[in-house]
Amino acid sequence: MKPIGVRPAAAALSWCRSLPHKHGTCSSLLLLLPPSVLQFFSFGFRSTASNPQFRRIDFNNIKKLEDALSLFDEMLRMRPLPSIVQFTQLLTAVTKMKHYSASISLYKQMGALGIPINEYTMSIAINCFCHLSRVNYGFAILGSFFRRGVVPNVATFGTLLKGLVLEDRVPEAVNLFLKLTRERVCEPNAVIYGTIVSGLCRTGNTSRAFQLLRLMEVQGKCKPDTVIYNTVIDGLCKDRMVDDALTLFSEMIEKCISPDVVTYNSLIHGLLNNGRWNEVIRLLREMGSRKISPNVCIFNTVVDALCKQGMAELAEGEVLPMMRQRRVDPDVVTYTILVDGYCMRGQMDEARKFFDSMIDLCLVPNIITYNALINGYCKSLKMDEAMQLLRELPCKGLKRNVNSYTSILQALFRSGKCGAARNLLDDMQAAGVVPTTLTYCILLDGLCKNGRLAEALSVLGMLNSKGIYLDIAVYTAIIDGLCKDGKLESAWDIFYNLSSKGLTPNVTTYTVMMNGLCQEGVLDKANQLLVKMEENGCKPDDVTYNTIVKGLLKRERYREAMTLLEEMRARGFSADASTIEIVVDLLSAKSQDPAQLEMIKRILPTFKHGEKSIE
DNA sequence: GTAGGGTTAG
Repeated sequence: MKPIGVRPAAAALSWCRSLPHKHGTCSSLLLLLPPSVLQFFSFGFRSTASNPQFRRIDFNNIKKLEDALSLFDEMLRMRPLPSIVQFTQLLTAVTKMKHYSASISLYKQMGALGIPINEYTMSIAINCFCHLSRVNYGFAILGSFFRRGVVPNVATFGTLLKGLVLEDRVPEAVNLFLKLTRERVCEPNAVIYGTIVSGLCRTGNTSRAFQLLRLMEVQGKCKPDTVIYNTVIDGLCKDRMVDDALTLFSEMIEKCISPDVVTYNSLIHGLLNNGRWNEVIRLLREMGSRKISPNVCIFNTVVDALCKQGMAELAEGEVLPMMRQRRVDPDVVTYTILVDGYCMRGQMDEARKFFDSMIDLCLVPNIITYNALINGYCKSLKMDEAMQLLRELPCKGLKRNVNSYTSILQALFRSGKCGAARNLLDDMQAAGVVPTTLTYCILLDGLCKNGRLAEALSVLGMLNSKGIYLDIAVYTAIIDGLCKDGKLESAWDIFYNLSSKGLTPNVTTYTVMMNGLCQEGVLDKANQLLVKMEENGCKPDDVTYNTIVKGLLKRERYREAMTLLEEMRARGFSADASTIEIVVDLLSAKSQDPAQLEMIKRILPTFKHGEKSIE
């Protein structure tokens, strides 16, 4: 795609960014002028009378790009030229076929030929740039509105806002939205509000989205509709605030805004994430009484929840027949979830069976389906099968993505094949696939765990020098690697300086650091860290407790170990197998001091029932 | 007459 003028883009963007809040500027005033006045400034385009010949053309019948292009050429040869409306219909047809670049090229030709482009045509061009993730070029077209004296309207701005959101530029979208309202450039409608609300939810600002919903209610000009409620309810569910979502749900019903299948799906999804099956059943019944039929999304949500709880067979045996009975066809997503569900349980034959059966059902596996299967083979360390699938992807017209590579990378490191892993990483980068922080985490952790600490540190240095963002998991892997290599001081140094990197240690980081301290017998420091992590708002988990208890037991500090075991128990954690093993070993040791033996025996009741093998 | 269309599942 050839870039079009960058200057108009910059001008339009700066208009959007830099308007003073209190007073309008010339350009904002320009927007408020009536079209008749603006026409005065516009270029003198040739007037084109509508051509009756083209009234007969059904633009919806255009099926291929070539049809549209030859029709365009034919239209250009007509005298008089067909009307702008007919040209716009043609552009719509091309755009609906998702040939965005072609649509833009036609738009440019129209401009060059002096066809009087209007706000409809220009909005189509903006929309095409947005779909190509080039919203800045969309703003360039906004600039040409001004030059041509065409007045952008709510549809134009709606398209631009959507384009910003698509490029994750939500703060800019919000600013533009605020300016439009403040300067009264256009009256936002439900779509504009919907775009902003969804952008806010998608970027973790659900509370702001909620506020906007409230504002819509208070202002009363554009009342929130089902879609707006759905968006906020879904955002709350994704933030694990299901009860708030349920409250908002009751509220919409009270206000006579009908929930639909999307509302129910978000709520069901949120409830299932918390294992609240009873409430899900209640909602499903309620849907029935409202005559809302569950669609394939709802079923997929249920299938996914079952699979995540290791019940792929139940999903296959119960839910699939139920779907067929209700004439809801399982789709690629359904099958992908089931493939993944069997993969997670290591049932690769079942997973493969499902994958292969998709062809018979005319379902085409996509990259997510392939990645699920690749990941399954990797988890089972069936590397030949995984590599075979990776090779197969381009033949199926699918593009390998970072997930395809990362699964295999992790499995290669787990199998100790560091060389092959590094080669794969090179292949991946050569293919232009950008690593994520997870990729780097797997790389550094893999190197550390395979005794290549020096290499890991050198890669870390290289990544840092390139300014690549690395998350806490990467540093946790490095701290662990250093500790296990006996470099406790270096590990502590990194741990201590995490906050200077803007990173906050999580429960794993603390546990890894404590484990290092315990190994070196620096138990008091480990104990202090246990207190400190809670002060910092990070709750220890069962691994943390087991780590310290084991450290204490190994250094014969039974009394402290016992205190901690009791604390664990009070918090609902239990000793793990390796901790129990240490206690068993201590009990069976021959040369045991009777007083110590007594102490160890007193530890026993702190274990829960069912943790046998102690007797 | 012609444009944008916001929400759910892997």
